[in-house]
Amino acid sequence: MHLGLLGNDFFMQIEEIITALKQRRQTLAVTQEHLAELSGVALRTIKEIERGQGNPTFTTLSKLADVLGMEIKMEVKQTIG
Amino acid sequence: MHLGLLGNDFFMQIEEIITALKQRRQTLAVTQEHLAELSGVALRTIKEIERGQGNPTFTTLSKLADVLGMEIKMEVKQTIG
DNA sequence: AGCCGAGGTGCATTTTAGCGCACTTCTAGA
DNA sequence: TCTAGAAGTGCGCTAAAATGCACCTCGGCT
Repeated sequence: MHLGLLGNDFFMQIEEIITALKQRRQTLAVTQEHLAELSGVALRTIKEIERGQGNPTFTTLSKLADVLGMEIKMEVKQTIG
Repeated sequence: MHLGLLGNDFFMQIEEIITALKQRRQTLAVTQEHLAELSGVALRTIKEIERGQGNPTFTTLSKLADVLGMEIKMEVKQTIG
């Protein structure tokens, strides 16, 4: 994957999502292995995503979000300030 | 914790995102072709996503969101409206 | 009727996400 | 220190995402 042509937005967005995901998992005290069982997403895939080595599909993110009680949104950016 | 296999959540979420994407594109009066040029995402891919025939990766969604002035969020679901 | 722009779709190819397996590293506790 | 649980990683396969090309449909316009 060549991300060189992408701006910083992508990295910020994926990083924010990964961080939110990991934090939420740790808040719930769920291991990667348990999350894999609950979500149906392979342990290997979860490891890759949390390492930032992945480019997850929407379904994968959705499965994880579902189990963690999270939701994925796509909305017009608020340019406050 | 919210268990259960994939309920309607996934379909609702992907549909909401697709709808938001299409509406935003149309609000900005951008054609699929123009969006493809601006975002670097292939026209074919955009067509598939908007048709609901796809399972886009995060990078693809991010590229589109970027051009359309949108952002992708993943946050803890608010159970109390 | 014909034209044109926007979007939809079948087919084929390339790239890569998802995955399993096995191994290593790290960290916390006895 | 040892050890078990949790997380990281190399290798390799399969299914699917992303892509290009060509063609079709639909609706508005002259």
